[in-house]
Amino acid sequence: MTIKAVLPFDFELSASIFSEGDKQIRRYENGKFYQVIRINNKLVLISAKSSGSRDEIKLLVDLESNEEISNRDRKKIREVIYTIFNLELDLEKFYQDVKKDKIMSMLTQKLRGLKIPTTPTVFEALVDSIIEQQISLRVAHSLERKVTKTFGDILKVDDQVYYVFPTPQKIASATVEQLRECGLSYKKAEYIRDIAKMIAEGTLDLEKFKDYENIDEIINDLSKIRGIGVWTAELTMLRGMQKFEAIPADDLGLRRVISHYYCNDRKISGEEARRIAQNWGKWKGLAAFYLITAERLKIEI
DNA sequence: AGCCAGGCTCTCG
DNA sequence: CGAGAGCATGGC
Repeated sequence: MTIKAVLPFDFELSASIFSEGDKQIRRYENGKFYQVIRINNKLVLISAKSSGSRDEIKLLVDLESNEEISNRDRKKIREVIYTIFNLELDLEKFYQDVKKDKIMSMLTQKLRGLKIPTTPTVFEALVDSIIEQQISLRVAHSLERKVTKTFGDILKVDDQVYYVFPTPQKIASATVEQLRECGLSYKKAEYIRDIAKMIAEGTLDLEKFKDYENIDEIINDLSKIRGIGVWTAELTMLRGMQKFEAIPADDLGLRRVISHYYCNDRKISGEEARRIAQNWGKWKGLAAFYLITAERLKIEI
């Protein structure tokens, strides 16, 4: 399967974020990306590498599964890969819109072609965001890994074991105690199980929020759910709904990074962070991702 | 050792 | 109502 990306796109740079973390969940090694996705209730391992020249970049994708893959499945797989790497996102528009911000403009030149990843489902983005509330990312990632390995399904390919993120149904049928054994607090275990239950029962549809034009409406609706505040809603939109305008400006880490590039590392409030983010127009969250990546790669102005 | 880490809810006064 | 406690685990 080959998939064309909207340029500019730097696959190596964009996928490098996956080179850390649990290799049984996502892997990026020697220019190749691996992840198991669930398509029409079948597990499929995708492995993708880039090929092409300056004016055309394609992803070459191999598929492995224990089940027959239909044309209908292939269509869906293609869509999910588009989503994971945001292949249709036109970064040039972002770069144009932030040109007046000298700092961001410089970073976009250094990180040209960096696309932000999106989770295959909104549910996954939401669960991870809840887990990441308040605790350090290091701890959070360890808990996320345990949740995926405890409740996620397994696909074995060539002696390699891969885990896929659990379905809402699987978590809905788990007990709070089982979730707590993954290291979650009692409250977080409840939030996550309750949300999973609502989805399983059909009273909550997270995917529909992708169609909402107005992100404030999404924040408003999501905030009614126990365990979700503004920060969680914003992070979920950015990671799981392709809402690149959403920015979790109250985020401690993000405030630190914004301050690093814009305020000489002085402590800034969420309000100040939002003010600076005004420069980034409808790309606030994407710009935030660029800042975080810039810091990770130790890029200095 | 103890305190803080990409928040949120619940409970007091 | 606004402030404050409590929560989970890992790292410093």
